[in-house]
Amino acid sequence: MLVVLPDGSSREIPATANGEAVLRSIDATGSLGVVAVVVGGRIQDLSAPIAGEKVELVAASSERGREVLRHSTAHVMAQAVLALWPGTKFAIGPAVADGFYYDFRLPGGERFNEEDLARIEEKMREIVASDQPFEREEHSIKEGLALFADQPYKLEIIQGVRAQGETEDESEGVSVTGVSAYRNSEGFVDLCRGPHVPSTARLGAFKLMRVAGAYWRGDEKRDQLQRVYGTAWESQEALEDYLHRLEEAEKRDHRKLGADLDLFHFPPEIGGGLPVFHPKGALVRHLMEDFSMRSHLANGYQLAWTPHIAKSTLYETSGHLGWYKDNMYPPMEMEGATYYPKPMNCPMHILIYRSHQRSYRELPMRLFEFGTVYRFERSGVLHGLARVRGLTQDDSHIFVAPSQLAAELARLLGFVIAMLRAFGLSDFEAELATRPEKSVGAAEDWEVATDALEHALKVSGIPYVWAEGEGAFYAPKIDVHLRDAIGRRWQVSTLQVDLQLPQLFDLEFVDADNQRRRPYMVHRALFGSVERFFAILLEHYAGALPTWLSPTQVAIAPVKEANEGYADQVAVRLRALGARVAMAPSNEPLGARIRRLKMEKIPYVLVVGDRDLAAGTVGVNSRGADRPETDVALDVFVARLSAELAPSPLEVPLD
RNA sequence: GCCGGUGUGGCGCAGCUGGUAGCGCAGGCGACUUGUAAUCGUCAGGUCGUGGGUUCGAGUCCCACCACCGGCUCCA
Repeated sequence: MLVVLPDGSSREIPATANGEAVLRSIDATGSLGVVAVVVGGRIQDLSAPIAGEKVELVAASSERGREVLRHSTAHVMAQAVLALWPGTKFAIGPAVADGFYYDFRLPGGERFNEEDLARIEEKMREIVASDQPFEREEHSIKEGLALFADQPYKLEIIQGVRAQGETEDESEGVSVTGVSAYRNSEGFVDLCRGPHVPSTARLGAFKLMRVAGAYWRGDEKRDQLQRVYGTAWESQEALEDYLHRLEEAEKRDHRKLGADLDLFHFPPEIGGGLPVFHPKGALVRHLMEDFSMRSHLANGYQLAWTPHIAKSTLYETSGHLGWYKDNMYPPMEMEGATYYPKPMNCPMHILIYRSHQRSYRELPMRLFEFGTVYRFERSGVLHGLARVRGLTQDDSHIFVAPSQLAAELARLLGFVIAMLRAFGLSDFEAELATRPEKSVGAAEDWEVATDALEHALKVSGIPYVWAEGEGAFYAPKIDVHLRDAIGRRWQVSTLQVDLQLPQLFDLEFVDADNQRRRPYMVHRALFGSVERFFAILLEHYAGALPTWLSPTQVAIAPVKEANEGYADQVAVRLRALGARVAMAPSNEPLGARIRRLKMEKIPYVLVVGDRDLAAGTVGVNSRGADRPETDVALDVFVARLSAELAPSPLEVPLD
């Protein structure tokens, strides 16, 4: 039989019974760290019989191997919790990105607190030290029900498969024919598909991270369980690396950078989710918006401007009051009318379209506005600038003739990607979200819209996946996600094809044949919201924004007081280029000034002294460089800086 | 909204079992005039998230609320 080693090499050995036997013959010392094998595309226990000619060894340090040991660690955690709190009901405990969790209901509705984590962890270490094997058992459904008679969540999982006629609930080890379970010593049994590491002794590099509430089956109307999150790795070093990465990610946290760089804050006096932007932060916003605005104007958009509140009747017509009342700020009564702060800009843009009769010659009509909207987000979901209650959308509504839809979407997606690239982002993925259960409209309309979106994605060439049932209630959509500098995924742009609002507002245009027809409408936010996009940029760049977006682009530090005149001359020269220049006067030591300015993440810190005055040079400290360049001719620096002062124009595909 | 946690001067922190708040940085002032990541001195600043309560006495205990952090749910 053929054995594929973790490093990808392979070798031929005589057929053997199971993974353990394979290891005995080729890795007697265990140096490969194999925790499971893959046979016929299925991952299985080392002890399971091998039915096949090819066996892949799965190392603990591989992604699949980590999944196995995280899952096993979750089991050990459940065992520990059941030992410490007899009578606990346990639900599910999967491996997740970087770790695992397990959901429990403690007897008497008791809840975990942070001290409990230490107790559980201690118990887990005992279980690991006692080297308990994970032994797989196969049972009939009936036996399974008996085995977990006192575990309601397990019973529900087993019964769910039978009742709903699902083929199987694979992740939990239940199929139509039977259930699988794993048993450790001490009598702990868990319903589980496996595979597991052979014994608890293979675990150890783990840490319990936090406790949280989580609804059973993700349904907030059902029990709220106590979820314990942990992380587990193949070695202590890997665990420490991970904890270190978490620390590094914390340094990029836009909420921290926002405070450190004096960009914005959230005054409690104003209210949760309502930021104020300080001068530097407001400047960055302005630069983002200004570039976006100019790019839109250069690409066939027209501006719109609309108020912040509107009568309830508008949102009755649009359907927002029917669908999203709970997330709208409450109404205000004035002169017998009821007004709401706007949660979306679309109804108002529609009114602009409808202000007079439209000809096919005007289409596509692209309206663009930085529209500030208010949404009453539930208190637990607020998250810095990434999730706020008052936000500004870079919002556009495009009205097209049905025949123009596909081409317009392709053009639009090209524009979106070009804009994101201009901000230095390059790693995109899209989701094509289809009709949800709760939705309105005719099936054929949804089909037309979904096809057009898919066409646009194909033309754009960005990778995409289908998100079935994830669309808005009125429209299918493309959500563009991006990966930042450390690989995290963020949702940004959204493109939605809306066939409902044109109908609800009875929109029309006069076509070339003099017939009145209904336009299609495309909703599109590109940044998503200015606030959220600001947050993403801060985290992506770890606060070191590109020169064109930096509040201060150049700081000049004269070596001593006598050099301030020359420093001023340099500043005048740079400001003439349009650069934002700050002066760092000589009343503290040069080293201290450089340190402060570098911590402010200013792209260039120039040092000018007697030598520079005599030679017409500057000392250049580029952000990110570990040593300064001295005696750089001012002309040379000016040429370099000029190239970075403004964003590059959008590279949009031709129409 | 739900679960767990946190809330001390602008920022980062200390304050044990309840006895009327302390440090560093930042800030003001003064001196130093400096060639590449923290010059020295000095001054000022908080009533301890907010409101109740227990107590002779509360930053320290209890209750409610607010905000924030980590999750769950949600995200038109």
